[in-house]
Amino acid sequence: MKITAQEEYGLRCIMHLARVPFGETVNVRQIAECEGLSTAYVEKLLYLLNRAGLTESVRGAQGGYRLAYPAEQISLRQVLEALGGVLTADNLCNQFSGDREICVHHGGCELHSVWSFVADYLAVVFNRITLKHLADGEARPLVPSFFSRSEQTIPLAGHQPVQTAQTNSEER
Amino acid sequence: MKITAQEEYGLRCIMHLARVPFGETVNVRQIAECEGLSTAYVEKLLYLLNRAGLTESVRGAQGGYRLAYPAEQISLRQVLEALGGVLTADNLCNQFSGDREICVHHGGCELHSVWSFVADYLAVVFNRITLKHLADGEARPLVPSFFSRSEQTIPLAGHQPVQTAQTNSEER
DNA sequence: TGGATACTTGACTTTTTTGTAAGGATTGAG
DNA sequence: CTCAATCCTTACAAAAAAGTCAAGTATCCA
Repeated sequence: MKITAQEEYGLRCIMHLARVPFGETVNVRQIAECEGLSTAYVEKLLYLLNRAGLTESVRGAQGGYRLAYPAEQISLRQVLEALGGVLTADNLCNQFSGDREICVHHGGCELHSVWSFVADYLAVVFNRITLKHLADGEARPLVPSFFSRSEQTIPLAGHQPVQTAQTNSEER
Repeated sequence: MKITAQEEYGLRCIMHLARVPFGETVNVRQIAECEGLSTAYVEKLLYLLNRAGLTESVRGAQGGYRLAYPAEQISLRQVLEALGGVLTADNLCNQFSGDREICVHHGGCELHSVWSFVADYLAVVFNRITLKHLADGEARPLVPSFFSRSEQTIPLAGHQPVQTAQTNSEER
């Protein structure tokens, strides 16, 4: 389980935009310099973000890129999605099917439920974290508070008297 | 953010071992056949698991592989670690440092706290899930129960009582 | 003892991901 | 109008990961 370079660097680029006043543009060269990346690479990353509609570009002299929406309206999930796709459990059994057409565990895959669990959790978390949270550093102090309560809420350890009649989709 | 092929397939291989009575061996060919993988690949994956001490091998005729410990004593985390390393936030800023020696955000990286958050959570979850849970399918019904309670426990949302209302940033 | 079975390991090939290059298109300034 | 600044897009090269191969070594059992 890993974070790809494209996700990490792309996120840094859009964070760079999130840190300037909304509406102001920043050009590729500035971002590349500040983030320690090549201009060619930054261009490519911004191309991906732009294509996803998260940023806008202004061409010509004095041009550059800026966020398409205020930072508090862009979620981490949208950014990661634009940069290479989010982990979704449904695709895993298709993606990793060995040399068969479909997953050998089709219909009774033990792993699917675990990846669902993980992927759904991440989707919720990433949906709620916005670029503004990140820019303001608000994520940091929240980590410990999560852990102090998590001991009672992480499911697998304890019981399972649960009804499954819930839908857990969370869209913006 | 993605799960690597090695993790997915390696996990399936060790799950195969977890499903037979403890102490019994299964040979590579059987696993490869059931899981739809090449024997060469299964050999490599089991080599990794073996090296990490999670499995034992028995050579010679009627030999094969078996778990080194009962399935309830082997965590998902141990398996993933053996198969390619778990996401740890501390290494991310080193791994992705651009063309500089160290991360350009050294000392004030907004992303670090998020990846810490994610990585720490996953570590806890993966530590608690054992191969026995997986083999018994216990993970499945627990997913909804997580979501029913998670709404109160996911930190980033509830922590800020909408203080962004006053900032009337001009619309573009 | 010797052949059959099966694990062991490093090198090799293929595929995917990263990152670079290059030329094109659009805009604004003078 | 012209030109330079800047974005846009595709193609390609380099690096890393995935997966295969093959030549081992160890063990069992007749």
